[in-house]
Amino acid sequence: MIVKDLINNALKELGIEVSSVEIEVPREEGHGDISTPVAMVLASKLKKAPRAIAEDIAGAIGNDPSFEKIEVAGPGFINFFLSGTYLHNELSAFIKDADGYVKRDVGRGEKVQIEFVSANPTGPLHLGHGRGAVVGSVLANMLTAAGYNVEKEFYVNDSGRQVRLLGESVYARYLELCNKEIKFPDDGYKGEYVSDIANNIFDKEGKKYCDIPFDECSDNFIDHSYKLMLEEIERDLKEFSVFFDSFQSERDIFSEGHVDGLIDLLKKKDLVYEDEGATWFRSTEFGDDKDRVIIKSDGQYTYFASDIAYHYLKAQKGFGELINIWGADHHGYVKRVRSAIKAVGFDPGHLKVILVQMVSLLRSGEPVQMSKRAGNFVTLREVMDEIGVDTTRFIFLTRKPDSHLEFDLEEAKKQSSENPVFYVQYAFARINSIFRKASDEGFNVNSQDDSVINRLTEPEELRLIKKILYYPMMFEGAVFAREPHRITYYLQELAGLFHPYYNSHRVLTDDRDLSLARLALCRAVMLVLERGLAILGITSPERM
RNA sequence: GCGCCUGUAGCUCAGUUGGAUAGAGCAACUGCCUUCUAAGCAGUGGGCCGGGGGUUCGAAUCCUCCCAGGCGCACCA
Repeated sequence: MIVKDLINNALKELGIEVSSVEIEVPREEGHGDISTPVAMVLASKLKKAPRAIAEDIAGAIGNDPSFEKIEVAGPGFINFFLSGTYLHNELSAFIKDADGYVKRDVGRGEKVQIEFVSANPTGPLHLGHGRGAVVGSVLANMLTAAGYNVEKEFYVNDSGRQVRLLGESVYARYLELCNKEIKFPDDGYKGEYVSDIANNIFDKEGKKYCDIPFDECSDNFIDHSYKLMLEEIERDLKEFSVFFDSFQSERDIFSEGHVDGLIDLLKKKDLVYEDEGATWFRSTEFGDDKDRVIIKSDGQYTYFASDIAYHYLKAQKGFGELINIWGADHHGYVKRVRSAIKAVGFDPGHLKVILVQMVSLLRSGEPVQMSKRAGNFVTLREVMDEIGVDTTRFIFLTRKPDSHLEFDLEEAKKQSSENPVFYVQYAFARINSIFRKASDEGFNVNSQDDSVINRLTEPEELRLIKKILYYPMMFEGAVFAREPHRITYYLQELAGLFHPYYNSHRVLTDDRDLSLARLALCRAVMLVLERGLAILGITSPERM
């Protein structure tokens, strides 16, 4: 950044050494466009008044055509005010090559894997899954745009007790169709979808299994059931604009020998012991609170066993970073997995776990109870159908993952005409509307001619230009922090500058050059909105 | 009891990784459509940033101790 270089040069000239110069964008417009508190940081070291130091630095910087003025203010801030010439030049550069201007190749092709959703294929997705799905998909979009090589993976728990329980539940419903008296499994899945699957099997295969005990046809029921669920999950996710590169099967982790391989490795490292018939992993040696069972006394592997085998497999694939997006109710798991990664010789720093906090679902202020087992829960599908994909995604993206989220179905619907997502989309639609009119009046809307840009002199226009030019910096910060919600807020702020501008100044006027300049500005706003919304996985409607 | 997350306007939430006088949306109130889309704009009111102590030029932000809420602490997933 230019400002940093200017300050560093000035400091060098003055013979002052400093480790790093901080730069910020002040909240207050009167405090300039860019500001640095460096003089205050230096004050105690130099035993000199901060304002005096600031004056020296400002003096050493001297005049630069990029700035209208550079002033010392407050307790010792140095504030930089960008010049109109600078803003016009930058806007021209942006319009000529928006993608190039926005491009920040911070990833440099580094391989990153994001594992998210990974819902058990034992029932439809609920709203909590939806939140993780949105955070994961947007994070993937962001990192891809920032030059990372991203793989999106869904881990399928197609092995073990839960899918078996689903199979048993379906089997029980199937026997009902055979008109048999049955005892429904104690912890069985009670949702209506279980009966749907049973119906599906009955339609296809008839009474074939009516007299066959579960143990003799369990594979059939289990496989059929979870595969149908997985299909439904994938279908819902696609409609929710969430796409995966790979679905890693837990069964394959077993059948390809990764679990046994991992346990052998741990044994070789003497990190495994037997106690009371079970096999334990010494996770406490790597920071866990207690040792963990990997093979139960009945010979069954725990989920933890396949989970750490899965993470070991991921670690071997050469990703620079492994991102896991988990529901906050799994936070107790983080230490465990991290200790396992450390145990097999990988840097646990490469594993980043983003915990997405709980979603409390409300309807008109009343809590909606959700229990998958009992079968009464609001599915992501229902919410998508009732509220809409764009709105649902946007609501998830207006909170940081750390925040608990209250999702009120009636509120989300009621606000549907004044929802924040529409505020942003409306700005896009309005600009397109202007363009339609402009085309009718003979303007070349996609003109690359920047000779009239300097006609943009209104305060609202300069504010908009600054906001547009700030996009790359904002985006880089969001990528660095891995925080999708920053983009959401930025877009709202950008729209929040555009609407007042639209209201106080006409784009298409009798002054042809001025109109062209304003059209160029509108186009720049549109290009930013389009890119931002695309990253959020939200549509950019040309009409509303 | 231990661990993680949260506590900011009446409600839902931001707050650029420690900066200047703490923001937005919703709700309330007052205005603005003969003009490129009023899903918009202009304006008003609203705060012990949960509380105490500490760190320093400077704290909503960092440390510590309390208080409150949520979620976890299995040979469950």
